[in-house]
Amino acid sequence: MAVHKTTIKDIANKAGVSIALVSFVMNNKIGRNYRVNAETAKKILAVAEELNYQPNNAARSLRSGRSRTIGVIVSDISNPFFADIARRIEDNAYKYNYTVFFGSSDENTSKLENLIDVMVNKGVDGLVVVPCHGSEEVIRKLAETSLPLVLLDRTISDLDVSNVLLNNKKAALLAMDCLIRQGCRRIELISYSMSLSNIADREYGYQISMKAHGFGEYGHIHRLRFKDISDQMIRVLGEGLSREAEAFVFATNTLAVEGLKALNKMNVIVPRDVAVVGFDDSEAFDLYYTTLTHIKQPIEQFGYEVVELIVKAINQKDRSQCTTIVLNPELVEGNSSCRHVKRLF
Amino acid sequence: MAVHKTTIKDIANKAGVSIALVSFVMNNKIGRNYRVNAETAKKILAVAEELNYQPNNAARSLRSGRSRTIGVIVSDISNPFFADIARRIEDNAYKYNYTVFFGSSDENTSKLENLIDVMVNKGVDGLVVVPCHGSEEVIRKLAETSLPLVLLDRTISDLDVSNVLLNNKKAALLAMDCLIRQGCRRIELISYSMSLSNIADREYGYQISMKAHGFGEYGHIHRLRFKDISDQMIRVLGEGLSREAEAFVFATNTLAVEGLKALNKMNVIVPRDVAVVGFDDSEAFDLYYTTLTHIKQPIEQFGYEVVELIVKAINQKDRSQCTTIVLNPELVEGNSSCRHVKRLF
DNA sequence: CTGAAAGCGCTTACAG
DNA sequence: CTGAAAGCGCTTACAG
Repeated sequence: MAVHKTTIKDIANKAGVSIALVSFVMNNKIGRNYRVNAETAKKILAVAEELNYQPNNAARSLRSGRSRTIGVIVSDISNPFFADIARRIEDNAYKYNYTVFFGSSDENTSKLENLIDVMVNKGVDGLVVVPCHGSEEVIRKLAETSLPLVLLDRTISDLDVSNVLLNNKKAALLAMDCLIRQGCRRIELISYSMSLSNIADREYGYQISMKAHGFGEYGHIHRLRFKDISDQMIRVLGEGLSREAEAFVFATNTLAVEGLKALNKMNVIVPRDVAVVGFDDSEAFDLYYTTLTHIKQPIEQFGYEVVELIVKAINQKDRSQCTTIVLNPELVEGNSSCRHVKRLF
Repeated sequence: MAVHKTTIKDIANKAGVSIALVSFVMNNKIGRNYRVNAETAKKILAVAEELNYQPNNAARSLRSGRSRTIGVIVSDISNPFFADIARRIEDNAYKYNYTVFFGSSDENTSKLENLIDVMVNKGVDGLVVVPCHGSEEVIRKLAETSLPLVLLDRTISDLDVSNVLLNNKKAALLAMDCLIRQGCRRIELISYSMSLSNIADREYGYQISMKAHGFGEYGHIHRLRFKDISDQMIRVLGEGLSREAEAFVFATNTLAVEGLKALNKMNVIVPRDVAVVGFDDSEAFDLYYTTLTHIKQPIEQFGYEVVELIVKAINQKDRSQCTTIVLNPELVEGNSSCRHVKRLF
């Protein structure tokens, strides 16, 4: 809340040294390898403190060519899964003294492309992107530039780039094991028609599991279009139920919310009439009449690892070194997957 | 996705003019009042386009002393009310070519103070703040600086500053009228113990209404502490019910979510056993067994007006001109306020 | 161990 | 209508 902004010049004058020295000290280049007399450094720091010095980011970034900002483009920042990751990213970035810009592609490739341009324009030092359906080419082009890049939640096949992903196949297997333990065989998967690596891996896990248990003939994957989900949902769930489905697995939290809404409308009681397992949590489930069995992703770790990778990428000259981190899912058992229990209230 | 960043120098060289002219043209200072030959301007724009020129924000901001960024500090960016406003702010700010930094105070004054410092540090041109409990002094000090400031959602009494607020008294009256129309007299308000202007105005509206209708003796305001709401909620709702309360009004969406959760736990059916009206919407209500009657705030307008005010404040020299905008609430009637109806399913 | 100086890309008063 | 030049605050290679 200062009036006149203190500059290194002010500090240099007051401390009786050159601005170069102030700059050195302010950048912590004091340790063994550096020069600067310990006494001088102490004095400079004292003056800086006294004048409440705050470095001018614009000047710093103009001179160094680094902005100490990173861009993060998710598919929808209002989705609790991404909102939670966003807060974690921000926290971890803050530790490294980075500022984060967020954007939402809304699963739209041209929006994604535009956001990338906006971010590059702002001069971000690195970019974290959740690729959307149809964005392969855009991401490939981006990966060819020298801008550090980390993909989050979903990946692009055959592309040499850093990733932080969930073990989605394992996640699907966990969901399936839980239902199969309860005696379900007629298990159907509600998924998206979009081509996304995480969705594909969840579908793969589902199929593997159905086949391994000899339920292949009961298998059904419903692939919904991203827009206007509710009508499609009522239709596909109706189809499933008429086929005597015993359980539905929803591949994302949005699908689960829409699915439970549809079941409500259809007067289908969970888990009495059908068992349900979802992916991720959402505040929306808090008021549902039964607790939702779901796959829990390690949100904090997603946020943490992404920042570690992008900071590493920014600081290394060699852009060809890519790291892929695969995180472990967890099953949270609620009542929605327990067959033959009563309603909670 | 460029390799070499184009600068005005590149453009000047290629177009055969000075960098000053390029700068002028790039800043749209072409109209009547300005100089620059129309032909020259056209040529410069063409070259800029061809070289895919993107201005260097750091240089621009260093030179102009303006960062074209604004800071927005809400109480909790993960609360859907603020998250929605945030997206609107971002959209409107983008039109003015402003970038927005967000932060959450978590209703904590020292966090708020720290965030203000961080934002000032980043060199924001203006600040939008949702004041939290106990932040009067901090906000007052901030208002004394020359930094443009707009308060959002809540205000500070006797402080000359711009505001965008809801007509909270009217909102409370709307909620009350709806319940009273249904024949409710024993209406209780669930509120916070924090001192916040919006909450205070809602309480005021509630009290006015109870007295005006002669229900003063049935009036009860429950003021909960911000932390560990659920236990308090079960206790106060229990008290209300033992007093034969006919309706509960929840002063915020968080209180409504917690309140409905508590009623579920207590096996109290809405609206059969008690009517309910809430403030704001939330995805959490989507899966509730009945639709929630609630006060709807004009979210889009909040986001819009806030940006208009802060941009106006940034562009005017005279910091003493303050504007307060009071927005109108709307009642959305669901089934939760209808006494004697059956459950939806 | 320390200082003088160049220069990052831009804006803008000034001179013509 | 146009250009030369100063300067925003900082970093860093260079000279001492």
